[in-house]
Amino acid sequence: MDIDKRYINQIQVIISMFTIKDGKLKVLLFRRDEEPFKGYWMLPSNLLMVNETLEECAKATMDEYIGIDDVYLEQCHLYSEVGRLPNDRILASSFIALVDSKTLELKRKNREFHSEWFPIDEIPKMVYDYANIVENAIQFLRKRMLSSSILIHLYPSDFTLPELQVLYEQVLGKMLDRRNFRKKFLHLELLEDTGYKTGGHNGRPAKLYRFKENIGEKTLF
Amino acid sequence: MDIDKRYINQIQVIISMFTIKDGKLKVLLFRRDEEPFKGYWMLPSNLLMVNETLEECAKATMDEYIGIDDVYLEQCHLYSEVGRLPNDRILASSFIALVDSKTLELKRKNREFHSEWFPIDEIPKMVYDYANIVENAIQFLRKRMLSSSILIHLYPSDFTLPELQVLYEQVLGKMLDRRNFRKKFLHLELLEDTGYKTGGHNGRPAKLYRFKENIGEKTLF
DNA sequence: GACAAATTGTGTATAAAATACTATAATGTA
DNA sequence: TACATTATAGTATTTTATACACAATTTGTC
Repeated sequence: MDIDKRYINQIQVIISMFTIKDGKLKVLLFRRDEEPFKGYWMLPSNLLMVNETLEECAKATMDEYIGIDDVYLEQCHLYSEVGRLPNDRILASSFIALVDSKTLELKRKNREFHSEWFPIDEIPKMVYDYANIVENAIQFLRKRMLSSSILIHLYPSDFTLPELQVLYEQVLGKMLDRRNFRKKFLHLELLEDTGYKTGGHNGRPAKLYRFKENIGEKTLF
Repeated sequence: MDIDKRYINQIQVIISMFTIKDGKLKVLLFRRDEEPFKGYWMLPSNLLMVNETLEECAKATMDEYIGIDDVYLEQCHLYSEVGRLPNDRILASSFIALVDSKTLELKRKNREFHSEWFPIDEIPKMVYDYANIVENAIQFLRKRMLSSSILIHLYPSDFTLPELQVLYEQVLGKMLDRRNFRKKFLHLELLEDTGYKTGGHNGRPAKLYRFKENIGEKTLF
């Protein structure tokens, strides 16, 4: 098969992976330990092969970097600036990936790189145009979080309403009234009581909830 | 420059171009006049070259097919199914394009194909996976139309409030009260009176409005 | 085991916004 | 002049968002 050289393009899949840790929305970055750009941070990525879809490539990348491949993925943007990388012409297909931190054991299969979870408002210096890509991914996720259905991928396991409220206060950038927040979520009928409660901390224990299976695209805020 | 053959991909830019004609939201399709798929319809498309961005390619495609290249473009989705075309592996980067029908004179520079505007609920049989692509583009546009800023690209020239209402009744799939619709739009302060009125039809002439220059992303419905 | 500290849980009153409905005037065409 | 359509005013009703104070349940300490 001969392809006209003018139309040959390479595509890399780049993944911004999010979770909730310590009540904050965080993204997983990997540190580059060689020159050039030593000490700068990267997003996990891989070149797309001709015999796979973007989603397959993204899953393989997740498996390679963290040993987990059943994550929620959503396409974000395709970057095509001609000079985005210094030497090669490679398009970047940006994805967001969502995982529940409570079920995630970071296996760090790829030990070539040191990885770390960064709060979304504390992104360090990054290689190439990755800072732009991760910033856009964060904005993309912010918007998506204002509809209900995406939440289930961040919270498949149990959580409390105060935890959820803290998350929304971060995303919206303002404080919310506890009673109104509860009223809103419980009236939407997205949650079900697990029957369990938290324990081991100061104060009254909080009820643990989970999202129902088939929640749709309700607007939350 | 040698590129590993496993990573060679071709990308085509595919454009769903929309306008308002006769009070309806329509999309521009081109008819295929040769076998195979004779009589089926297509969206305008082009292969991406290594020295151009997706947006440049999309503009060039618009210029080639209709002789206009200053249209509003927005990225929609990247399709990567391995078998989407029978012979080649070509990714499809889907765009929506918006033009104002009143300023659009369809030059049909590309006379190789017969073109036609189709209402968005009457899409004819289409080649390959184009029916899926145009349907997704329509859904994408529907959602985007519920925020204000995209409207200015469909209506740079003058329009009446009843026209705008008919459009929203299509998008929302339900009838709206005339007085409440007016109240809503005029209170949002998105429009300015041009000072002109319609004429040549039965009934009281309608005021002509246009969108103000810097309208943001207000939610409309 | 009594108490302080911390945290979750709950109801009601008020304001604001969206919707529904009635009515009438204005301005063109045929 | 009859007719069709747009423009304007207003009000009543329903829905939604907001503001706000105290009781309940645990942990930790004396």
